[in-house]
Amino acid sequence: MARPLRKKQIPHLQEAIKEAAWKQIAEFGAPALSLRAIARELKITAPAIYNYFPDRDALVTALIIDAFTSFGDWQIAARDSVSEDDHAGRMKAIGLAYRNWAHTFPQRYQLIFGTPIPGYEGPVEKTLPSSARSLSALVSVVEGLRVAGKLNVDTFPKVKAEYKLSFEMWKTHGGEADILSLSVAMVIWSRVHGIVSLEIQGNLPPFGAKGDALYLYELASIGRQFIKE
Amino acid sequence: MARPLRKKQIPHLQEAIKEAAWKQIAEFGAPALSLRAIARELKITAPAIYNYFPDRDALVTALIIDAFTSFGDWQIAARDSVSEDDHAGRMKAIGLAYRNWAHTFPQRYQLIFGTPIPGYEGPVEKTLPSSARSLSALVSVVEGLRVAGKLNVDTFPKVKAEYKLSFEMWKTHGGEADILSLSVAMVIWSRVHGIVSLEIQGNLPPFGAKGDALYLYELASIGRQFIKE
DNA sequence: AGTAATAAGTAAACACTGTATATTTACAGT
DNA sequence: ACTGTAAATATACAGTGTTTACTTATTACT
Repeated sequence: MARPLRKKQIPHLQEAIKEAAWKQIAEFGAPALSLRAIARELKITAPAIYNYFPDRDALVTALIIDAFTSFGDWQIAARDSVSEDDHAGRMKAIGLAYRNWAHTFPQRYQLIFGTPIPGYEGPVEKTLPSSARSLSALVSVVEGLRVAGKLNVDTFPKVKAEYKLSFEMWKTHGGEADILSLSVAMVIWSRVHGIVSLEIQGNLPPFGAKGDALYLYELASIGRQFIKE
Repeated sequence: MARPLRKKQIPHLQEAIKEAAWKQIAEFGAPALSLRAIARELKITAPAIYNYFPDRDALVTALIIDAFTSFGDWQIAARDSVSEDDHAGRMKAIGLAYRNWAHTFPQRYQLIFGTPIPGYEGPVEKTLPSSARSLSALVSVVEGLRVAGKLNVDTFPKVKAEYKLSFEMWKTHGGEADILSLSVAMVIWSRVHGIVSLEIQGNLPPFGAKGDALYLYELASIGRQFIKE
């Protein structure tokens, strides 16, 4: 039996493979992801997967892109739930959505920002569009602050010209924004990522800290530091 | 030949195994760590390693403890290179040492704060002493600020009583400190970790940001926010 | 309608991995 | 000299990603 009847086949096998992969990642964690285990669950043989993904890394890349897209959706939706002129409100909404997504899908967060897949080296050129979009909500709000003259960057370091190249790359995927706004967004991003990643990885609890209050405090700190008035 | 002559044996095999492991981690990354590859390099067979470590996870745990210890040494040395009354200077010195260590040993940083080993679940009770010590330098400086009345915590959230239990655990390994100091240290830690981890993981470059200037800016931000005067 | 081409699966095998078990043997203590 | 233990090897098992060869359902073309 080399090929089953059309009727017995799984309709959208490519999607079914990714779904099974997410299911396994949610249950056993990203490092335990196994093509053979996916095949077992779908009742096919492992090499059949190679008809849809050239290798395991390609599957992981597809998962990462999907995760970034979902991550971006949440933040963009959060931003758009607050009126455009309320910059501080939009900023806070994005911050809350950021942590919310990470806590809802901790394994996806680790998959994106950790490197929990043995031997996997992410091809940046493939993931950049979706990862840039996942940050575009924050960047757009910072840029909005800058245009409105409400961005406090008195002591912010000058951005050097040497990075303009990758900045151009950003523009095509993340939207128009001044390079200053982009850099400020990076710093803000690093702050929320700092807390969230320590939380997700379980590094905070043993030291008696809990994320909730500290995270709100950090969001407030960001507002005080970067928003004028 | 079941057991080679004493003279032909490797003297401190336990240490040699760890060294070979670090060498491989530095070269191929933590996820590629393989007992058989270590054995090949030491010209022994893989099961021989089981005489020194009950399983691969135990080896990884030993590596993590060593890394934490080295990490802590750097920060404590940096702190003690500045006079005790110069709180801001000590804080900055620790911050620079933190990033310095991470950039000198990026794979060790990932090993500690990521989860790049497939299937590895770190036993917190074993790694806590060394990980607590690696943060003790920062905590001691924050505590010094508090005692000197120079810690700015006007808007800092109240620490809830429910975490006092793990706080007690901290004390025995990380040194005496007020729970407020510990929480402030956590926030500071999350900020430096945010930038450093994004740098190490290679998530900043594609967006045109470089760590140097941003990191110094963040250290300055921390000083402005938490140190009075 | 008949036939060739392609697509989508299976089967078997290869080179890895961590680990368990049994066996061998060097060495220390009595 | 004998015994017991410690430290290694040899072998084997189950798991992994991946490659190759093969089979056959479906599609396209004449």
